[in-house]
Amino acid sequence: MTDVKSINNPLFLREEELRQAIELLFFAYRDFTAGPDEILKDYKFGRAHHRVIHFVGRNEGMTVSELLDILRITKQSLNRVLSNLIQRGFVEQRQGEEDRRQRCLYLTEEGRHLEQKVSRVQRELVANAFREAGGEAVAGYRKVLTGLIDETNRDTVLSRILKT
Amino acid sequence: MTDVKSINNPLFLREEELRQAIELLFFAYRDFTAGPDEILKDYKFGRAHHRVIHFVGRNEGMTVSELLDILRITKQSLNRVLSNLIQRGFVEQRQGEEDRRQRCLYLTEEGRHLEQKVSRVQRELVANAFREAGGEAVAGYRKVLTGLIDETNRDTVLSRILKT
DNA sequence: GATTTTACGTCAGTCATGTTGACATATATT
DNA sequence: AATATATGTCAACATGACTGACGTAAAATC
Repeated sequence: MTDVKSINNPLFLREEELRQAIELLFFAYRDFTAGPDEILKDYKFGRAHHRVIHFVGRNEGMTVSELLDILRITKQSLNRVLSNLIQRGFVEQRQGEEDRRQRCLYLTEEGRHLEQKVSRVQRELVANAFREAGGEAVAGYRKVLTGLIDETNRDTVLSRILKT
Repeated sequence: MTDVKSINNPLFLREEELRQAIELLFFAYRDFTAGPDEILKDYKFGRAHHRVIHFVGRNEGMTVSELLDILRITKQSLNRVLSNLIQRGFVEQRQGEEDRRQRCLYLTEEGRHLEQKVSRVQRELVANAFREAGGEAVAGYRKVLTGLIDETNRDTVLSRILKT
């Protein structure tokens, strides 16, 4: 394939490399979400429910506005999903102790069970990819993905991810 | 934060690491798609249109069924988006030469222009992340994301990505 | 040459998830 | 007492997915 582009245009290979990296991310993300989607279908939940369960599970007691800030959707969009999860007993709200306007969010036992079940397939997928790729590659994965996060709130996002 | 989990449970750190890797992918993908979304809004196109323009741009002359196979959506879903793009002059169809049932897809000049414009912001984002992370990290990124692709058709997908 | 299969298009209805805009209620803050 | 904030809710709408049914032209097969 020694065509004119790769001979004459030094930027061509770079552009091609970037395009491949973009598609790789597209396909990886597609398959990365396929497992959870499959499981959640049995519960008649969608990806929006998954996100709520995931983030509430990782941040027990978080408020509605914190969740809105992470998901970057409107409160009306969230509310449909959230009230559904509450009604069906996967998430519960408690009034904030300091600020009683706040509704702090928790997974119920059933919610935690679903979170585990869904999270497991995803963790196994990632664990396999990590194992195959090796430790050095994992460090590179982290570096590059970190660099893809919007610079203006990268620190906020990272602290949210890393906070245990 | 030396709590009981990290002392007693050797799997805890690993699970935590995996959960962080999962969130990292979530946030990176969110910000990775934000740029294109912004531009396409001006054209009243959505992410579905973007995907069509992207893949047709990368595979000029591909058939409808090849596109369906990549996108993993129904032909009815595709058709709304595709016929919209054709009507508005961003994509064109030509009858297949060998098999005249096929409709081969091409970007028009206008389509190519939009593809370039949208692709550029995404390539710049990835290029910055690559530059900051360094070549070794990029190799790791590729390895891990490759491992995330569904094993059963990984080879097919990879050959599609790499075919220049 | 007739039949069947394939590639594609299309109509109709539904669902999930996002949006905007308006308004209500309880609690905190000033 | 007035205002701001956190949340909830109603209504209308857009996008992009889905299923199911049916049509048409061209290729493949019997």
